[in-house]
Amino acid sequence: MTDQLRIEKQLCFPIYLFAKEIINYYRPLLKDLELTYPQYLVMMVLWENKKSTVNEIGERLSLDSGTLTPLLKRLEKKGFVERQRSEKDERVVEISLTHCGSNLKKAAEKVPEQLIDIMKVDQEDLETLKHLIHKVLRNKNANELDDY
Amino acid sequence: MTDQLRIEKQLCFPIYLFAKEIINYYRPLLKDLELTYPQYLVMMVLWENKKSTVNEIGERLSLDSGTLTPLLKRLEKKGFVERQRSEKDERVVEISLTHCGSNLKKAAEKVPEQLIDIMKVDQEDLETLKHLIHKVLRNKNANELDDY
DNA sequence: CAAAATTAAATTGCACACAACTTAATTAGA
DNA sequence: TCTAATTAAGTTGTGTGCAATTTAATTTTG
Repeated sequence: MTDQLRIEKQLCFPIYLFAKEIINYYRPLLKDLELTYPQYLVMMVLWENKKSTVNEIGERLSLDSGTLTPLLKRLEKKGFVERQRSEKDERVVEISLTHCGSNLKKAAEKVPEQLIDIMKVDQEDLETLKHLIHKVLRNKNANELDDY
Repeated sequence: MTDQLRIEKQLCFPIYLFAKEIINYYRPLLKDLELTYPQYLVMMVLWENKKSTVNEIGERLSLDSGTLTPLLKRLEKKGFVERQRSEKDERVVEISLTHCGSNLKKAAEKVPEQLIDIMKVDQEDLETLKHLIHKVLRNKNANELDDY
């Protein structure tokens, strides 16, 4: 009974640990690009879309303005993005890539394979893991909708 | 080629997201106990061991003194733990549970099942996920040892 | 035994992450 | 239409998480 509280029994601790560990593997690779992991996520959104609002980025990455506003200011300071108020709706801030930010994509394309080299995990296990997490997240969302 | 950088293709984003999401599910449950998730992890270590050094807790949870020292001071302030220098080795700080911290275990024992109720994920999927992450972490460690 | 190396915590500084709140702009509705 | 509700970002405050450094104590070694 009481050993339900043992860390090993818990479902979340390994995931919490694994997430931290992955980010630690990214750190040295991203340092070369002058990016942190969350900044890298934002850049990936922009490399896909060229231009996004703070809201859109937040929805995509599950981050709120309290996290994104200062993060985007840091990316602006580094010269990777531009922030400017929408003319149509003054509440909205549009984030777009600078030349420098666009060019960074080339270097970033090498990151995924570098990561796999460094992490030394079985590629097949990772694929299975990814599918399973997708499934769990998808099912969870579906179950939540049942409440309404 | 270039779509290797799409967020969906990456292995890490779902894990990063899932880890955050789990902690968000814990938040309201742990708020009743006046604990954050990392504080809850530390308390779990102590509920198992009664007394640990900062180092031991850090090894168990993969956290360094830069994270633990202020966290433990907050737990001390809440009256859940006591911190005192070892007499044998003055460098070491021993962390032990107060009465209040020990008593908190009863309430904490309800957390795991509450979490499962709230999260609405398939129990079987979670078990598979846990096993797989354990396997990946274990293999990774084994592979790293090969380097020496 | 004394200097050098190692070790354990603490400190400093930076960057998330999120709750709660504020401000300004837009939309909805009586 | 004009006020009330909603929305988008920003701000403030707290708590991690980690790199880099510091301080003090203990070991190791010459």
